[in-house]
Amino acid sequence: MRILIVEDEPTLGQQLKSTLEQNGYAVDLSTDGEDGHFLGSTEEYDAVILDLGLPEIDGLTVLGMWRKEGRKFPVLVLTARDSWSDKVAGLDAGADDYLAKPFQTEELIARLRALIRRASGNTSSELTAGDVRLDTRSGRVTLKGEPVKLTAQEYKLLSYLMHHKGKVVSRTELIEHIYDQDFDRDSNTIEVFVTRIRKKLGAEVITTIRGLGYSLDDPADQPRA
Amino acid sequence: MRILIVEDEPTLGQQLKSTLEQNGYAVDLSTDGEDGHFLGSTEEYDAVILDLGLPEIDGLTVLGMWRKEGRKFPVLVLTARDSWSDKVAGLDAGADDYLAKPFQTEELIARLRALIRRASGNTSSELTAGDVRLDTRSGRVTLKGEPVKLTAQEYKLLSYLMHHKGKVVSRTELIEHIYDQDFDRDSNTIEVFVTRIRKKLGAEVITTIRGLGYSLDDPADQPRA
DNA sequence: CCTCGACGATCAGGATACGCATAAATGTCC
DNA sequence: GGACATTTATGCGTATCCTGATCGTCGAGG
Repeated sequence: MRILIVEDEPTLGQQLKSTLEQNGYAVDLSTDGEDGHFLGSTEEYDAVILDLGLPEIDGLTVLGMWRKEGRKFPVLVLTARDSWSDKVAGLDAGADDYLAKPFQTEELIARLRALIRRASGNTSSELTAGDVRLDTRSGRVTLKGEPVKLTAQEYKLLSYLMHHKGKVVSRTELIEHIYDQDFDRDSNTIEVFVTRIRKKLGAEVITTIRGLGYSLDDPADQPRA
Repeated sequence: MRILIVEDEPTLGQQLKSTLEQNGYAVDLSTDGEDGHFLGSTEEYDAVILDLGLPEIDGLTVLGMWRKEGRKFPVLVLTARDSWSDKVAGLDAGADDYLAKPFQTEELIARLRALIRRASGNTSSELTAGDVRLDTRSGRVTLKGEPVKLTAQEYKLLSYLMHHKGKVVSRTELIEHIYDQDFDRDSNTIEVFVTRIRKKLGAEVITTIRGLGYSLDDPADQPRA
Protein backbone atom coordinates (compact mmCIF):
# COMPACT_ATOMS: atom_id res chain seq x y z
CA MET A 1 0.00 0.00 0.00
CA ARG A 2 1.25 3.44 -0.92
CA ILE A 3 0.89 6.49 1.30
CA LEU A 4 1.43 10.20 0.80
CA ILE A 5 2.47 12.29 3.78
CA VAL A 6 2.08 16.08 3.55
CA GLU A 7 3.81 17.53 6.58
CA ASP A 8 5.82 20.74 6.73
CA GLU A 9 7.89 19.91 9.78
CA PRO A 10 10.78 17.86 8.32
CA THR A 11 11.67 15.97 11.48
CA LEU A 12 8.18 14.67 12.10
CA GLY A 13 7.65 13.96 8.45
CA GLN A 14 10.82 11.93 8.11
CA GLN A 15 10.07 10.05 11.29
CA LEU A 16 6.57 9.21 10.11
CA LYS A 17 7.89 8.06 6.77
CA SER A 18 10.35 5.61 8.25
CA THR A 19 7.82 4.32 10.77
CA LEU A 20 5.31 3.63 8.02
CA GLU A 21 7.94 2.04 5.84
CA GLN A 22 8.83 -0.25 8.68
CA ASN A 23 5.21 -1.26 8.74
CA GLY A 24 5.29 -2.28 5.12
CA TYR A 25 4.03 0.81 3.33
CA ALA A 26 5.53 2.58 0.35
CA VAL A 27 5.73 6.23 1.34
CA ASP A 28 6.13 9.54 -0.46
CA LEU A 29 6.83 12.60 1.65
CA SER A 30 6.02 16.17 0.72
CA THR A 31 6.89 19.19 2.87
CA ASP A 32 4.71 21.84 1.31
CA GLY A 33 1.12 22.19 0.18
CA GLU A 34 1.71 22.89 -3.47
CA ASP A 35 4.01 19.96 -4.07
CA GLY A 36 1.79 17.76 -1.93
CA HIS A 37 -1.25 18.71 -3.94
CA PHE A 38 0.55 17.93 -7.17
CA LEU A 39 1.63 14.50 -5.97
CA GLY A 40 -1.85 13.65 -4.74
CA SER A 41 -3.29 14.67 -8.09
CA THR A 42 -0.87 12.75 -10.26
CA GLU A 43 0.18 9.65 -8.34
CA GLU A 44 -1.85 6.76 -7.02
CA TYR A 45 -2.20 6.57 -3.26
CA ASP A 46 -4.14 4.27 -0.99
CA ALA A 47 -4.29 6.92 1.72
CA VAL A 48 -3.02 10.40 2.49
CA ILE A 49 -1.84 11.86 5.78
CA LEU A 50 -2.35 15.60 5.67
CA ASP A 51 -1.17 18.22 8.14
CA LEU A 52 -3.54 21.18 8.27
CA GLY A 53 -1.00 23.71 9.48
CA LEU A 54 0.98 24.12 6.28
CA PRO A 55 2.82 27.23 5.09
CA GLU A 56 1.78 28.80 1.76
CA ILE A 57 -1.31 26.79 0.91
CA ASP A 58 -3.51 25.65 3.77
CA GLY A 59 -4.07 21.95 4.22
CA LEU A 60 -7.82 22.41 4.04
CA THR A 61 -7.48 24.11 0.68
CA VAL A 62 -5.41 21.26 -0.66
CA LEU A 63 -7.98 18.76 0.55
CA GLY A 64 -10.77 20.76 -1.03
CA MET A 65 -8.96 20.86 -4.36
CA TRP A 66 -8.43 17.13 -4.36
CA ARG A 67 -12.07 16.43 -3.70
CA LYS A 68 -13.13 18.86 -6.38
CA GLU A 69 -10.84 17.05 -8.80
CA GLY A 70 -12.53 13.81 -7.86
CA ARG A 71 -9.68 12.22 -5.90
CA LYS A 72 -11.20 9.60 -3.67
CA PHE A 73 -8.32 8.34 -1.53
CA PRO A 74 -9.02 8.41 2.21
CA VAL A 75 -7.45 11.35 4.00
CA LEU A 76 -6.30 11.35 7.60
CA VAL A 77 -6.02 14.90 8.86
CA LEU A 78 -3.48 16.01 11.45
CA THR A 79 -4.07 19.19 13.35
CA ALA A 80 -1.83 21.04 15.76
CA ARG A 81 -4.24 21.29 18.63
CA ASP A 82 -7.45 19.68 19.67
CA SER A 83 -9.38 22.53 18.13
CA TRP A 84 -12.97 21.70 17.59
CA SER A 85 -13.49 24.13 14.72
CA ASP A 86 -10.62 22.64 12.74
CA LYS A 87 -12.13 19.24 13.16
CA VAL A 88 -15.50 20.29 11.84
CA ALA A 89 -13.94 22.16 8.95
CA GLY A 90 -11.75 19.19 8.15
CA LEU A 91 -14.58 16.72 8.06
CA ASP A 92 -16.61 19.18 6.03
CA ALA A 93 -13.85 19.47 3.48
CA GLY A 94 -13.85 15.73 3.00
CA ALA A 95 -11.46 14.30 5.56
CA ASP A 96 -12.13 10.69 6.50
CA ASP A 97 -10.49 10.68 9.89
CA TYR A 98 -8.93 13.08 12.26
CA LEU A 99 -6.00 12.94 14.66
CA ALA A 100 -4.86 15.69 17.02
CA LYS A 101 -1.19 16.41 17.49
CA PRO A 102 0.59 15.27 19.43
CA PHE A 103 -0.31 11.65 18.84
CA GLN A 104 1.13 8.21 19.35
CA THR A 105 2.54 6.51 16.30
CA GLU A 106 0.83 3.26 17.13
CA GLU A 107 -2.53 4.92 16.99
CA LEU A 108 -1.73 6.53 13.67
CA ILE A 109 -0.85 3.14 12.22
CA ALA A 110 -4.04 1.61 13.54
CA ARG A 111 -6.20 4.37 12.06
CA LEU A 112 -4.41 4.25 8.75
CA ARG A 113 -4.98 0.53 8.53
CA ALA A 114 -8.65 1.03 9.28
CA LEU A 115 -8.96 3.74 6.62
CA ILE A 116 -7.41 1.61 3.92
CA ARG A 117 -9.52 -1.33 4.92
CA ARG A 118 -12.75 0.66 4.79
CA ALA A 119 -11.80 2.36 1.54
CA SER A 120 -11.51 -1.01 -0.14
CA GLY A 121 -14.91 -2.00 1.19
CA ASN A 122 -13.68 -4.51 3.72
CA THR A 123 -15.05 -4.58 7.21
CA SER A 124 -12.71 -6.96 8.96
CA SER A 125 -8.97 -6.74 9.38
CA GLU A 126 -8.80 -10.34 8.20
CA LEU A 127 -9.01 -10.81 4.47
CA THR A 128 -9.70 -14.25 3.03
CA ALA A 129 -9.77 -15.80 -0.39
CA GLY A 130 -10.24 -19.53 -0.65
CA ASP A 131 -7.82 -21.18 1.71
CA VAL A 132 -5.70 -18.07 2.04
CA ARG A 133 -6.10 -15.77 4.99
CA LEU A 134 -4.28 -12.49 5.53
CA ASP A 135 -4.35 -10.65 8.84
CA THR A 136 -3.55 -6.98 8.28
CA ARG A 137 -3.05 -6.35 11.98
CA SER A 138 -0.38 -8.91 12.68
CA GLY A 139 0.90 -9.06 9.13
CA ARG A 140 0.47 -12.82 8.98
CA VAL A 141 -0.61 -15.04 6.12
CA THR A 142 -1.94 -18.56 6.46
CA LEU A 143 -2.86 -21.27 3.96
CA LYS A 144 -5.47 -23.70 5.27
CA GLY A 145 -4.55 -22.54 8.75
CA GLU A 146 -0.85 -23.18 8.23
CA PRO A 147 1.33 -20.09 8.61
CA VAL A 148 3.19 -19.14 5.45
CA LYS A 149 6.35 -17.07 5.45
CA LEU A 150 6.24 -14.27 2.90
CA THR A 151 8.93 -11.69 2.23
CA ALA A 152 8.17 -7.99 2.43
CA GLN A 153 7.48 -7.51 -1.29
CA GLU A 154 5.51 -10.70 -1.61
CA TYR A 155 3.33 -9.53 1.25
CA LYS A 156 2.77 -6.10 -0.25
CA LEU A 157 1.70 -7.54 -3.56
CA LEU A 158 -0.63 -10.11 -2.04
CA SER A 159 -2.07 -7.54 0.33
CA TYR A 160 -2.96 -5.20 -2.50
CA LEU A 161 -4.62 -7.95 -4.47
CA MET A 162 -6.60 -9.13 -1.48
CA HIS A 163 -7.79 -5.62 -0.77
CA HIS A 164 -9.15 -5.58 -4.31
CA LYS A 165 -10.49 -9.07 -4.54
CA GLY A 166 -12.19 -9.87 -7.81
CA LYS A 167 -10.90 -6.79 -9.57
CA VAL A 168 -8.53 -7.07 -12.51
CA VAL A 169 -5.36 -5.28 -11.51
CA SER A 170 -2.90 -4.18 -14.16
CA ARG A 171 0.82 -4.51 -13.78
CA THR A 172 1.35 -0.76 -13.73
CA GLU A 173 -1.33 -0.37 -11.06
CA LEU A 174 0.51 -2.88 -8.92
CA ILE A 175 3.82 -1.09 -9.40
CA GLU A 176 2.24 2.24 -8.54
CA HIS A 177 0.78 0.91 -5.33
CA ILE A 178 3.58 -1.16 -3.89
CA TYR A 179 6.57 0.99 -4.81
CA ASP A 180 7.16 4.64 -4.04
CA GLN A 181 7.79 7.48 -6.43
CA ASP A 182 11.19 6.65 -7.83
CA PHE A 183 11.12 3.18 -9.27
CA ASP A 184 11.96 1.84 -12.66
CA ARG A 185 8.57 1.20 -14.19
CA ASP A 186 9.59 -1.22 -16.92
CA SER A 187 10.88 -4.24 -15.13
CA ASN A 188 9.41 -7.64 -14.62
CA THR A 189 9.56 -7.75 -10.84
CA ILE A 190 5.82 -8.10 -10.60
CA GLU A 191 5.89 -11.29 -12.63
CA VAL A 192 8.69 -12.61 -10.47
CA PHE A 193 6.77 -12.04 -7.28
CA VAL A 194 3.56 -13.44 -8.68
CA THR A 195 5.50 -16.59 -9.46
CA ARG A 196 6.90 -16.70 -5.94
CA ILE A 197 3.52 -16.23 -4.33
CA ARG A 198 1.99 -18.92 -6.51
CA LYS A 199 4.74 -21.27 -5.45
CA LYS A 200 4.00 -20.66 -1.79
CA LEU A 201 0.22 -20.47 -1.87
CA GLY A 202 -0.72 -22.52 -4.93
CA ALA A 203 -1.00 -21.46 -8.55
CA GLU A 204 -4.77 -21.03 -8.48
CA VAL A 205 -4.86 -18.07 -6.08
CA ILE A 206 -3.80 -15.54 -8.70
CA THR A 207 -5.43 -15.64 -12.11
CA THR A 208 -3.72 -14.13 -15.13
CA ILE A 209 -5.83 -12.12 -17.54
CA ARG A 210 -3.77 -11.86 -20.65
CA GLY A 211 -3.05 -8.33 -21.78
CA LEU A 212 -4.79 -6.80 -18.76
CA GLY A 213 -3.20 -7.97 -15.58
CA TYR A 214 -3.95 -10.19 -12.64
CA SER A 215 -6.97 -10.96 -10.55
CA LEU A 216 -7.44 -12.63 -7.22
CA ASP A 217 -10.75 -14.44 -6.97
CA ASP A 218 -12.45 -16.04 -4.04
CA PRO A 219 -13.91 -19.38 -5.11
CA ALA A 220 -16.67 -18.79 -2.58
CA ASP A 221 -17.91 -15.84 -4.62
CA GLN A 222 -18.26 -17.89 -7.76
CA PRO A 223 -20.30 -21.06 -7.11
CA ARG A 224 -18.83 -22.71 -10.17
CA ALA A 225 -15.90 -21.32 -12.14
CA MET B 1 7.60 -2.05 30.06
CA ARG B 2 7.52 1.70 30.16
CA ILE B 3 5.76 3.74 32.82
CA LEU B 4 4.90 7.41 33.23
CA ILE B 5 4.68 8.85 36.72
CA VAL B 6 2.93 12.19 37.21
CA GLU B 7 3.60 13.28 40.78
CA ASP B 8 4.19 16.81 42.04
CA GLU B 9 6.03 15.96 45.20
CA PRO B 10 9.63 15.49 43.99
CA THR B 11 10.78 13.21 46.82
CA LEU B 12 8.00 10.71 46.40
CA GLY B 13 8.23 10.88 42.64
CA GLN B 14 11.93 10.20 42.56
CA GLN B 15 11.58 7.42 45.05
CA LEU B 16 8.83 5.78 43.02
CA LYS B 17 10.87 6.09 39.86
CA SER B 18 13.88 4.31 41.28
CA THR B 19 11.75 1.63 42.90
CA LEU B 20 10.04 0.89 39.61
CA GLU B 21 13.33 0.93 37.76
CA GLN B 22 14.66 -1.62 40.19
CA ASN B 23 11.69 -3.74 39.28
CA GLY B 24 12.57 -3.67 35.62
CA TYR B 25 10.50 -0.81 34.28
CA ALA B 26 11.60 2.10 32.12
CA VAL B 27 10.26 5.17 33.86
CA ASP B 28 9.59 8.78 32.88
CA LEU B 29 8.81 11.18 35.69
CA SER B 30 6.84 14.39 35.35
CA THR B 31 6.19 16.81 38.20
CA ASP B 32 3.39 18.88 36.77
CA GLY B 33 0.14 18.30 34.98
CA GLU B 34 0.83 20.09 31.76
CA ASP B 35 4.13 18.39 31.08
CA GLY B 36 2.69 15.08 32.21
CA HIS B 37 -0.21 15.41 29.84
CA PHE B 38 2.11 16.17 26.96
CA LEU B 39 4.29 13.14 27.66
CA GLY B 40 1.30 10.85 27.93
CA SER B 41 0.04 12.14 24.60
CA THR B 42 3.27 11.77 22.68
CA GLU B 43 5.18 8.84 24.10
CA GLU B 44 4.27 5.19 24.31
CA TYR B 45 3.49 3.96 27.80
CA ASP B 46 2.31 0.63 29.06
CA ALA B 47 0.82 2.24 32.17
CA VAL B 48 0.56 5.60 33.92
CA ILE B 49 0.67 6.44 37.62
CA LEU B 50 -1.19 9.68 38.19
CA ASP B 51 -1.40 11.76 41.35
CA LEU B 52 -4.70 13.60 41.57
CA GLY B 53 -3.46 16.43 43.78
CA LEU B 54 -1.44 18.35 41.23
CA PRO B 55 -0.76 22.08 41.11
CA GLU B 56 -1.88 24.05 38.04
CA ILE B 57 -3.86 21.43 36.16
CA ASP B 58 -5.79 18.89 38.20
CA GLY B 59 -4.98 15.22 37.75
CA LEU B 60 -8.57 14.43 36.91
CA THR B 61 -8.51 16.98 34.13
CA VAL B 62 -5.38 15.45 32.67
CA LEU B 63 -6.94 12.01 32.76
CA GLY B 64 -10.08 13.32 31.11
CA MET B 65 -8.06 14.90 28.32
CA TRP B 66 -6.17 11.70 27.65
CA ARG B 67 -9.33 9.66 27.38
CA LYS B 68 -10.91 12.24 25.13
CA GLU B 69 -7.87 12.02 22.87
CA GLY B 70 -8.28 8.29 22.76
CA ARG B 71 -5.27 7.30 24.86
CA LYS B 72 -5.87 3.81 26.09
CA PHE B 73 -3.04 3.04 28.49
CA PRO B 74 -4.15 1.86 31.94
CA VAL B 75 -4.05 4.56 34.61
CA LEU B 76 -3.43 3.99 38.29
CA VAL B 77 -4.66 6.94 40.30
CA LEU B 78 -3.04 8.10 43.55
CA THR B 79 -4.96 10.29 45.94
CA ALA B 80 -3.87 12.05 49.09
CA ARG B 81 -6.44 10.56 51.37
CA ASP B 82 -8.94 7.83 51.30
CA SER B 83 -11.63 10.14 50.09
CA TRP B 84 -14.54 8.30 48.65
CA SER B 85 -15.65 11.09 46.35
CA ASP B 86 -12.25 11.33 44.70
CA LYS B 87 -12.35 7.64 44.02
CA VAL B 88 -15.69 7.79 42.31
CA ALA B 89 -14.66 10.80 40.27
CA GLY B 90 -11.43 9.10 39.28
CA LEU B 91 -13.07 5.94 38.07
CA ASP B 92 -15.62 8.04 36.27
CA ALA B 93 -12.92 9.91 34.44
CA GLY B 94 -11.46 6.65 33.18
CA ALA B 95 -9.04 5.45 35.84
CA ASP B 96 -8.39 1.71 35.87
CA ASP B 97 -7.29 1.35 39.47
CA TYR B 98 -7.02 3.41 42.57
CA LEU B 99 -4.57 3.64 45.47
CA ALA B 100 -4.80 5.85 48.56
CA LYS B 101 -1.74 7.54 50.00
CA PRO B 102 0.11 6.53 51.99
CA PHE B 103 0.63 3.14 50.45
CA GLN B 104 3.08 0.29 50.47
CA THR B 105 5.30 0.25 47.40
CA GLU B 106 4.77 -3.51 47.29
CA GLU B 107 1.11 -2.97 46.71
CA LEU B 108 1.74 -0.36 44.05
CA ILE B 109 4.01 -2.73 42.16
CA ALA B 110 1.51 -5.54 42.40
CA ARG B 111 -1.34 -3.43 41.10
CA LEU B 112 0.78 -2.03 38.33
CA ARG B 113 1.73 -5.50 37.24
CA ALA B 114 -1.91 -6.54 37.19
CA LEU B 115 -2.87 -3.51 35.13
CA ILE B 116 -0.24 -4.18 32.48
CA ARG B 117 -1.13 -7.84 32.38
CA ARG B 118 -4.81 -7.16 31.85
CA ALA B 119 -4.15 -4.45 29.27
CA SER B 120 -2.23 -6.90 27.10
CA GLY B 121 -5.02 -9.44 27.36
CA ASN B 122 -3.24 -11.90 29.60
CA THR B 123 -5.01 -13.42 32.54
CA SER B 124 -2.21 -15.08 34.46
CA SER B 125 0.92 -13.50 35.91
CA GLU B 126 2.84 -16.36 34.36
CA LEU B 127 3.51 -16.04 30.66
CA THR B 128 4.64 -19.06 28.67
CA ALA B 129 5.82 -19.73 25.15
CA GLY B 130 7.08 -23.18 24.34
CA ASP B 131 9.55 -24.22 26.99
CA VAL B 132 10.02 -20.69 28.22
CA ARG B 133 8.15 -19.44 31.24
CA LEU B 134 8.24 -15.92 32.59
CA ASP B 135 6.85 -15.06 36.01
CA THR B 136 6.00 -11.37 36.12
CA ARG B 137 5.61 -11.46 39.90
CA SER B 138 9.06 -12.72 40.75
CA GLY B 139 10.73 -11.54 37.58
CA ARG B 140 12.10 -15.02 37.02
CA VAL B 141 12.52 -16.84 33.76
CA THR B 142 12.81 -20.59 33.35
CA LEU B 143 13.63 -22.83 30.39
CA LYS B 144 12.12 -26.30 30.72
CA GLY B 145 11.84 -25.64 34.43
CA GLU B 146 15.49 -24.66 34.75
CA PRO B 147 15.99 -21.09 35.99
CA VAL B 148 17.79 -18.80 33.56
CA LYS B 149 19.68 -15.68 34.56
CA LEU B 150 18.75 -12.70 32.43
CA THR B 151 20.11 -9.17 32.74
CA ALA B 152 17.77 -6.24 33.21
CA GLN B 153 17.52 -5.29 29.54
CA GLU B 154 17.27 -8.86 28.39
CA TYR B 155 14.36 -9.30 30.74
CA LYS B 156 12.60 -6.15 29.59
CA LEU B 157 12.87 -7.12 25.98
CA LEU B 158 11.67 -10.66 26.54
CA SER B 159 8.87 -9.48 28.78
CA TYR B 160 7.54 -7.09 26.18
CA LEU B 161 7.60 -9.75 23.51
CA MET B 162 5.85 -12.25 25.76
CA HIS B 163 3.16 -9.75 26.61
CA HIS B 164 2.52 -9.43 22.87
CA LYS B 165 2.90 -13.02 21.83
CA GLY B 166 2.27 -13.63 18.13
CA LYS B 167 2.42 -9.99 17.14
CA VAL B 168 5.14 -8.69 14.86
CA VAL B 169 6.98 -6.08 16.91
CA SER B 170 9.12 -3.54 15.11
CA ARG B 171 12.48 -2.45 16.42
CA THR B 172 11.24 1.08 17.08
CA GLU B 173 8.28 -0.24 19.04
CA LEU B 174 10.65 -2.24 21.21
CA ILE B 175 12.86 0.77 21.80
CA GLU B 176 9.87 2.91 22.69
CA HIS B 177 8.67 0.43 25.29
CA ILE B 178 11.84 -0.68 27.02
CA TYR B 179 13.76 2.58 27.17
CA ASP B 180 12.73 5.88 28.68
CA GLN B 181 12.44 9.24 27.02
CA ASP B 182 15.96 10.14 26.02
CA PHE B 183 17.53 7.36 24.08
CA ASP B 184 19.36 7.28 20.78
CA ARG B 185 16.93 5.69 18.37
CA ASP B 186 19.42 4.47 15.81
CA SER B 187 21.58 2.02 17.62
CA ASN B 188 21.76 -1.72 17.39
CA THR B 189 21.21 -2.61 21.03
CA ILE B 190 18.00 -4.44 20.22
CA GLU B 191 19.83 -6.79 17.90
CA VAL B 192 22.50 -7.39 20.51
CA PHE B 193 19.97 -8.33 23.16
CA VAL B 194 18.01 -10.52 20.82
CA THR B 195 21.22 -12.40 20.14
CA ARG B 196 21.91 -12.74 23.86
CA ILE B 197 18.43 -13.99 24.63
CA ARG B 198 18.61 -16.51 21.83
CA LYS B 199 21.89 -17.76 23.24
CA LYS B 200 20.34 -18.31 26.64
CA LEU B 201 16.92 -19.60 25.64
CA GLY B 202 17.48 -21.12 22.22
CA ALA B 203 17.43 -19.49 18.81
CA GLU B 204 13.88 -20.59 18.01
CA VAL B 205 12.09 -18.51 20.64
CA ILE B 206 12.37 -15.26 18.72
CA THR B 207 11.54 -15.24 15.03
CA THR B 208 12.98 -12.55 12.77
CA ILE B 209 10.70 -11.03 10.17
CA ARG B 210 13.08 -9.35 7.83
CA GLY B 211 12.44 -5.66 7.30
CA LEU B 212 9.60 -5.62 9.84
CA GLY B 213 10.83 -6.74 13.23
CA TYR B 214 10.63 -9.67 15.60
CA SER B 215 7.92 -11.99 16.73
CA LEU B 216 7.62 -14.43 19.59
CA ASP B 217 5.48 -17.42 18.76
CA ASP B 218 4.13 -20.10 20.97
CA PRO B 219 4.48 -23.46 19.22
CA ALA B 220 1.35 -24.53 21.06
CA ASP B 221 -0.66 -22.01 19.05
CA GLN B 222 0.41 -23.50 15.76
CA PRO B 223 -0.41 -27.22 15.69
CA ARG B 224 2.24 -27.96 13.09
CA ALA B 225 4.62 -25.45 11.62
C1' DC C 1 -5.37 -27.07 -37.89
C1' DC C 2 -0.92 -25.10 -37.95
C1' DT C 3 2.22 -21.25 -37.49
C1' DC C 4 3.85 -17.31 -35.76
C1' DG C 5 4.04 -13.48 -32.76
C1' DA C 6 3.38 -11.53 -28.40
C1' DC C 7 3.00 -11.90 -23.84
C1' DG C 8 3.81 -14.09 -19.52
C1' DA C 9 6.42 -17.56 -16.56
C1' DT C 10 10.47 -19.20 -14.87
C1' DC C 11 15.28 -19.51 -13.74
C1' DA C 12 19.77 -18.25 -12.26
C1' DG C 13 23.31 -14.84 -11.30
C1' DG C 14 24.80 -10.76 -9.01
C1' DA C 15 24.11 -6.61 -6.11
C1' DT C 16 22.60 -5.00 -1.91
C1' DA C 17 20.74 -4.13 2.26
C1' DC C 18 19.72 -6.33 6.47
C1' DG C 19 20.49 -8.74 10.55
C1' DC C 20 24.09 -11.49 13.25
C1' DA C 21 27.94 -12.07 15.94
C1' DT C 22 31.92 -10.63 18.13
C1' DA C 23 34.94 -7.60 20.37
C1' DA C 24 36.11 -3.33 22.21
C1' DA C 25 34.63 0.89 24.67
C1' DT C 26 31.86 2.96 27.92
C1' DG C 27 29.03 3.21 31.84
C1' DT C 28 27.24 1.70 36.40
C1' DC C 29 26.91 -0.27 40.77
C1' DC C 30 28.94 -2.23 45.04
C1' DG D 1 38.65 0.00 41.93
C1' DG D 2 36.80 -4.14 40.17
C1' DA D 3 33.10 -6.78 38.31
C1' DC D 4 29.39 -6.67 35.52
C1' DA D 5 25.96 -4.77 32.44
C1' DT D 6 25.24 -1.96 28.54
C1' DT D 7 26.34 0.37 24.40
C1' DT D 8 29.07 1.26 20.32
C1' DA D 9 31.62 -0.23 16.50
C1' DT D 10 32.77 -3.33 12.79
C1' DG D 11 33.20 -7.25 9.60
C1' DC D 12 30.71 -11.17 7.90
C1' DG D 13 27.04 -14.05 6.06
C1' DT D 14 22.92 -14.42 3.84
C1' DA D 15 17.99 -13.59 2.57
C1' DT D 16 15.88 -10.85 -0.47
C1' DC D 17 15.41 -8.31 -4.54
C1' DC D 18 16.28 -7.07 -9.22
C1' DT D 19 18.02 -8.00 -13.82
C1' DG D 20 18.23 -10.20 -18.10
C1' DA D 21 17.84 -14.26 -20.73
C1' DT D 22 15.33 -18.18 -21.98
C1' DC D 23 11.48 -21.01 -22.17
C1' DG D 24 6.49 -21.78 -22.40
C1' DT D 25 1.92 -20.75 -23.75
C1' DC D 26 -2.01 -18.55 -25.48
C1' DG D 27 -4.57 -16.87 -29.30
C1' DA D 28 -5.27 -14.71 -33.78
C1' DG D 29 -4.97 -15.24 -38.62
C1' DG D 30 -3.78 -17.69 -42.52
